[in-house]
Amino acid sequence: MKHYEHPAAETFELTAILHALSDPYRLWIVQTLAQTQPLACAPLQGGRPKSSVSHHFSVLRRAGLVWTEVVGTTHMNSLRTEELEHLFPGLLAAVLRAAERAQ
Amino acid sequence: MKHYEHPAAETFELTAILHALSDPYRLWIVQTLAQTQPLACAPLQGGRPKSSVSHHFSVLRRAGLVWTEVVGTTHMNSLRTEELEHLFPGLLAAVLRAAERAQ
DNA sequence: GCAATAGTTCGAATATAATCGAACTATTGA
DNA sequence: TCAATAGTTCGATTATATTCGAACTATTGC
Repeated sequence: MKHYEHPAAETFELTAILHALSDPYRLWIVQTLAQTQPLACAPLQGGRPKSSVSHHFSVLRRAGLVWTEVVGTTHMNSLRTEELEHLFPGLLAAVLRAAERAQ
Repeated sequence: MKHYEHPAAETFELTAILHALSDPYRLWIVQTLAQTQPLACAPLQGGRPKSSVSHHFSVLRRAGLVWTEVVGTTHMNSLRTEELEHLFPGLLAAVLRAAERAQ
C-alpha cells in the first residue's frame, strides 16, 4: 500500500501555501475540492497529461493544502481545512471567496 | 515628473496577488507597509541591491498591492488597502494575520 | 495470472522568476 | 550649475517552475 508524505501542520510555510495557490490550475483544484470533497485526481485533470496533474497535486500536498489518501486504485484528495484554519485562521476562506469573486 | 503605471482595481488578478505575496521578501514589505505607511523604498532595502528592491516593488505594483507616489526625490509606497478590500474582502487581512503568526 | 485503471517518477525541454552590477533619470539643495 | 540622493532600466546569469511523453507501480476485478 502506497502512502503519501504529508507535512505536519506545524511546519506549514505561509509563502509555500501562497505560492501553491498562485497557479490558476491549482487554485481551481482547491476551489473544486472546497465544493466537493474528497475527489480523485482523474475528475480534476481537465485535459492535462497525468504527469502534469500529478506534479500540481504534489505541490499542493507539500504546501499542506491537500491530503491524499489511497483508496483502492484511486487517490482521494481533500483539503486540510481544519489544520489550515487552526494555523492561519480565515486565510483559506478569504482566498476561496476571492477566487469565487474573480469568477 | 515621473509617474508610475498602476493597474485599475477592476483588473487585479487574484493569482498575481497571491504570487506577489508568495515571496518572503515581498511579504515582509507588505507586512511592514501595513504597520507604517507610506514608506520609501530605501528603508525597506534590507541589504539588497537597489535593482533587486526595484524589481520586487514592481511586482507588488503590477499585482495591485502597492501604490507608489513620487514625492520629491523619494518614492513613497503604500498598500492599496481599500481597493483590495473592496475587491477581495478579508484577503489582505487574513494574509497579514497569517504572516504575523508565521512569526 | 493478466489486463485495465489510477496515478507516480524520471528526464529533458522550455518558460518564468530572481539576482546583481552598471549605466541611466529625476529631483533636491547648495 | 553641480554634486548628491533615490530609484529605474538594461542585460546577463542563475535558479526555480512548468510541461510533457515514456516507463513504472499498485490495486482491482475477471
